[in-house]
Formats: sequence, structure tokens, C-alpha cells
Amino acid sequence: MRKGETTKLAILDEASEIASAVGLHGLTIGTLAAKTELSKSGLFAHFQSKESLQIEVLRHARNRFVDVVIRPALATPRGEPRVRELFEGWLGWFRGDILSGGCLFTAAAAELDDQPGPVREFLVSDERDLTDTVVQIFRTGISEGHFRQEADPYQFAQDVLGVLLAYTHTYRLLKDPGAEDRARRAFEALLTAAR
Amino acid sequence: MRKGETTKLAILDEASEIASAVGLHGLTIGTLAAKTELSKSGLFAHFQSKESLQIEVLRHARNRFVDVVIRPALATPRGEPRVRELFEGWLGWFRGDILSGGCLFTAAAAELDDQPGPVREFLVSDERDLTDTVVQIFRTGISEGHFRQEADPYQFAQDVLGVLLAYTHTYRLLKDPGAEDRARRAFEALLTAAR
DNA sequence: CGGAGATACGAACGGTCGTGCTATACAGGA
DNA sequence: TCCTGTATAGCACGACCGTTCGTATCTCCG
Repeated sequence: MRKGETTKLAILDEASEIASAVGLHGLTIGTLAAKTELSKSGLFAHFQSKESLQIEVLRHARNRFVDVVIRPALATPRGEPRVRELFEGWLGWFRGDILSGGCLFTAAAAELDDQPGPVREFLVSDERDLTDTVVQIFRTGISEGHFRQEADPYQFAQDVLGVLLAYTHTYRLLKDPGAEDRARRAFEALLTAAR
Repeated sequence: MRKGETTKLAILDEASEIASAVGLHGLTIGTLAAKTELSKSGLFAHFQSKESLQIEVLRHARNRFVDVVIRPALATPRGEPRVRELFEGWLGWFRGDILSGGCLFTAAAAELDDQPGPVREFLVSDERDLTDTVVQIFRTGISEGHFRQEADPYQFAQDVLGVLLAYTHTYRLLKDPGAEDRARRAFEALLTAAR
């Protein structure tokens, strides 16, 4: 691996960490350059614009997410165990196990939901893929006979997302230590209803 | 009402509308001045700092929320009907019936969850009050005999919030027209589980 | 209707933003 | 080890940020 690629990866690591805390707009080329001990122009040379930096940050974080959440889930036996593994990994992602600022995509979604452009499109595309993945994993639970035949996978996907978003809100904003227990209970209730 | 107060209210109306779309940081004194047809300095004179402007915007939006969501709910018969009325009003708030950019508090929560300071404190305090209100309204449902005695009101509050947050994500970001139906179904499932 | 106080404006401030341009330092294959 | 191209730094730019200050204009009470 060339020097440039190494540097770029280090930049993206730092950038996704920062962006998870202060959002994609809060992520500034000046502060990012300071954190990575590069000059503004030296860092900027790796990206053609701030917009493409933002997209690369999203892509980088997405790859990490796939590695630490999706892949372990797919390595777990089909059906309910796989759904549980997905939830636990996803919960850890929201908790800040990987990016200490919590879920970068959620932060990005809040700032981009009304701002059209390529960054938004990239995020939307990723989130659609994620929804489809959840739907597909839930479907294996139906075909394994763990869940009811008539259960709606898209309903389940939206419900699980709600559990995690409410967890973030209650835990990260309100600092309520009971948030995680409630998230688990809500998830169990979703499983019970699906069986 | 003095002229100054009228102007200030108009500013706050416009400001909360803008902030609901682009967030509290995206709300800029320059753009706000342009929208309200005031000079930057003329507008600034109404607030001592951007920080206090942000707080006043939150307070203004909170008052609107109480008017259009909380009060109508409290005017509805105790118990399940009141819980339903609360949910419908709240859903409308998230849908953008009042502020076209959707729920301002959700947007603010995403940008402030890791940024300490008075603005964050103000938001947290409001959100805690909101949680308590939901809890209390749910409790009237228990004492009316509509919900199970052992049902956990804080669990219910976090669950309902999740339904709404997932709705925003799916509807506003992913533009999925099925989001609202799913939110209603999820809410009905919560009620069923509570009975 | 006059005058005091409230309200708004214009211009300017130091900072930081994203983004170019040019020159230098370095890396890595020959 | 040298040479070439890659990688980084320095500097400057125009734009916009929040904020201040002195001045002008409007409001509205007596």
C-alpha cells in the first residue's frame, strides 16, 4: 500500500470518529487537519472537495458497519439467532463501541433529510440497502419457521430501527441509564409478536 | 404588544421553520435576517448572542408543541383516548404539519447530543418534561383500567418515541410512503401489548 | 404634536470556512 | 544512489460567520 493510501485511511478513521460526534457539517477541514497533524492543503489534496470527503467518510463508516455488524450476523445460524446477533451488534454500534459519537448515519440523516445533493443520495442508498438486509435476515426467520408466515418484514425493520433510535435519544441525549434495558425489552416484545 | 415584541415573534416563527429544516447550526443570522427582511444587526439586537437565539428558538417551538400537541391531548378523555390523541398530534408534528422541516427537537438532539452547553441543557430539560408528560398520560390509562397494572410507563414512552423516530427516518429520509401506516400499526401493537 | 426611548440600519471587526496555486520534501523503483 | 512522480506544505483568495458600535429612524406616551 502506497503512503498516500495509508494516510487517507488514517484521515478517514479520524474523520468518521469526529463526524459521529459533531455531524458531517461539524466536521471541518481545518479541525480534521489539526487532528491528523496535516496541513489543510495537504489533507485537502486527498479529496477534491468537501462534498467528496463527506461521501468518502460515509463510505468508510459503512464498510466498518458491514464488518462489525452485518458480517458477524450473517455468520450466525439462520433465523432468530441471526436476527438477535444483528440486533446486538447494531445496538453496540449505536452505543458507540466503534465510533464513540454513536451512529454516524443517524447524525447524518438528521442533517441531510431536507438537503438534496449527492451526499444525501449516497446516504439514502446505503440506508435502503440496510433496510433490505434487515428484511432479508428477518425473512430467513420466517422460512426457518421461527416467525409467523404473515409477519411483515418491512414492519419489523422499521420497528427495530425505532427501538435503536429511541435508545440513542434516551441514552445519548437524556443520559438515562435504563435506556439499554428498555431497548432490549422492546426488541424482545417485537420478537414475541413476530412468533 | 410593543413593536419589538411583534418583530421578535415573527423572527422566531421564521427561525423555527428554518431550523426544523437545517438544524440549529444551519440556522444562520445572515439567512434569518434575509428571510425576515431585517438587517443582520437589527435582528441581532433582539438577542444578545447566537446561543440565546438558539435557546429562544427552542423555547418558541416548545410552546407551539404544547399548544398543538399536548393541550389537545389533555382536553381528551383520560385513558386510552387521550393516549391516542397524543400520538396523533405528535405524529402530525413529526410529519411536518406545523414546522415543514419536521421535528425540530429531533434535529437539535442529533447535533447537540455530544456538545455540552446551555443550549443542550435547555433541550434536555424540555425532553425530560416531555417524557414525564407521556408517562403521566399513560398512567391515567392504567388508573382508568385501560392498561395493565404492571405496564411500565417509561417503557411505553421510549417505545412510542421510537415509533415516531423510525417514522421520520423512513418517511423524511427514505421517502417511503408506507412509513406512516407502519407507524400506526406499531403504535397499535404497543397499545395491544399494554392492555 | 413633541420629545424620549425603543427599534433598526450600515459599516466594519477578527475569525474561520472551503478552495486554489506554487514550491518543496519525500518515497520507492531503476 | 539517483530520478521521477507522489505527497505534503505555505500562502493567499473571497465568502460568510457572529459580533460591536455609532447613527438614524420610527413609536408611542404625555
